[in-house]
Amino acid sequence: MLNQTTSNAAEKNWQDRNPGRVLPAKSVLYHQGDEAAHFYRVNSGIVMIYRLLEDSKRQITGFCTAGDFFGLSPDENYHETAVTVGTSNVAGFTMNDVSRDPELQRELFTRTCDRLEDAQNMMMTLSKKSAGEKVAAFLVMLVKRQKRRAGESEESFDIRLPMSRLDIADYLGLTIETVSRRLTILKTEGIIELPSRHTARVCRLNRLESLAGALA
Amino acid sequence: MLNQTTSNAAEKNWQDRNPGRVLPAKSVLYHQGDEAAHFYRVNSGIVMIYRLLEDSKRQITGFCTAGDFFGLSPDENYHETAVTVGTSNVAGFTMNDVSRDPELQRELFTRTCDRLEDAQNMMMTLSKKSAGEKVAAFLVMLVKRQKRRAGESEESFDIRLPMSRLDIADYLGLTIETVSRRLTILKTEGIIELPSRHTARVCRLNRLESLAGALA
DNA sequence: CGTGAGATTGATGCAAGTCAACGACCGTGG
DNA sequence: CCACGGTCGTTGACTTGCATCAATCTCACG
Repeated sequence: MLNQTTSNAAEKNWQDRNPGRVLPAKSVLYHQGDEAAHFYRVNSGIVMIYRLLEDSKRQITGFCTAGDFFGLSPDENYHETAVTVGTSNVAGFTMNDVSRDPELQRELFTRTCDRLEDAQNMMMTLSKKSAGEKVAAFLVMLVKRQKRRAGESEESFDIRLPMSRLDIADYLGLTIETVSRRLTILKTEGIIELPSRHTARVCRLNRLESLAGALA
Repeated sequence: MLNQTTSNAAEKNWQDRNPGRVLPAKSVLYHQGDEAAHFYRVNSGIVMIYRLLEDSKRQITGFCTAGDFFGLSPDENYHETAVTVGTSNVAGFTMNDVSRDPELQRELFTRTCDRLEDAQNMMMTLSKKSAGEKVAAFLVMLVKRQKRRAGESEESFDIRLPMSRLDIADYLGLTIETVSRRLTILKTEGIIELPSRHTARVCRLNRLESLAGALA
């Protein structure tokens, strides 16, 4: 329905027109409540988007990776906070840039639709999946994302977990304890290994996928 | 950031250009998996959007009311099902219509951003709120939506609940029993009355709002 | 090497799900 | 018009998965 331009030429193109700037880990792009002046695109790295409730409960609404846009606001202020997880390259835009650039406009719209799609899938995950399914699905997502860049086709994958356990918990709607427990269960069953705090090795991807639960 | 055209003139305009067609309750606009040929706008009534998992768990991702767009797909097929809840007027569009009509294009984009916003708020609700908070928040949402049309300023409001208890449950990520129990608790505490299955009278709106839990 | 934040592991409690029975309403047909 | 059947909703008893509370562990950094 929305024919995306996925050619390499187009991808190069958007980066060239706005090379962005490099930010160290944990840089805040904007805070919830700030005046919404720009929106952004991730050129490389990961940016974490979250919302805080008054009682300081936090929901991470997404981890944005290369190509994802974030920071659009329906009104004058941001409704969320954006922070880099690792070192990242991020380009800023204004709505003026968009009106000048039909290509950017198309890209922005399709990406926004994709994010809506993701958000709605996440609604399913958050409300219908068990803790075990959530953690498995999270790991599968990371494999899928990181496979793109590496492009290998083995049966086991080393994936990076640049975010803390608390971040994972706040993304999946769980507690750190539950995330930890589910990870050790997966380790015990030989489905993954945990060489270090921020690395996981998926040994049985298909087992993991089946544990991730039913799909749409 | 996205300056919406909320003038009455503009609203009249979009309806005139595509008057849509009237559908009875429970009409299916499209099924999950169907080829995605059109997208739609609600002119009047309510359209319910949901996703089904293979194991038949269902998540209602939204109740669309006048002005809302739905049925955009990131690829060739719909990822969700759309059904009218009550009698509704719905207009169909294609991406060609969009490229021909800059006004529609703008409207579609801002509405899509709004829906993304809603979806992300819903993620918070689904994962961080208790059953009581969810039900209260749901009722408050209905009051807000239905107040727009009526425009009165009393302290108690009759609201219609055109959807079934199961629909409410699948929207909030609860069971019918829990929804029912929370409603009777609210009734017992004199915050609402339930004159009929599909009507609720909110007596203490501010009490209800405080029960709906913390906001962003 | 310490030291402290982050991660794991264990013991216990509770909110919501599940299972089951009953009640109320609505449309249909006698 | 009312009696009936079936769907939808309510209420109650019980179960359970995850949160909570509380140690302990570990490893990244000075």
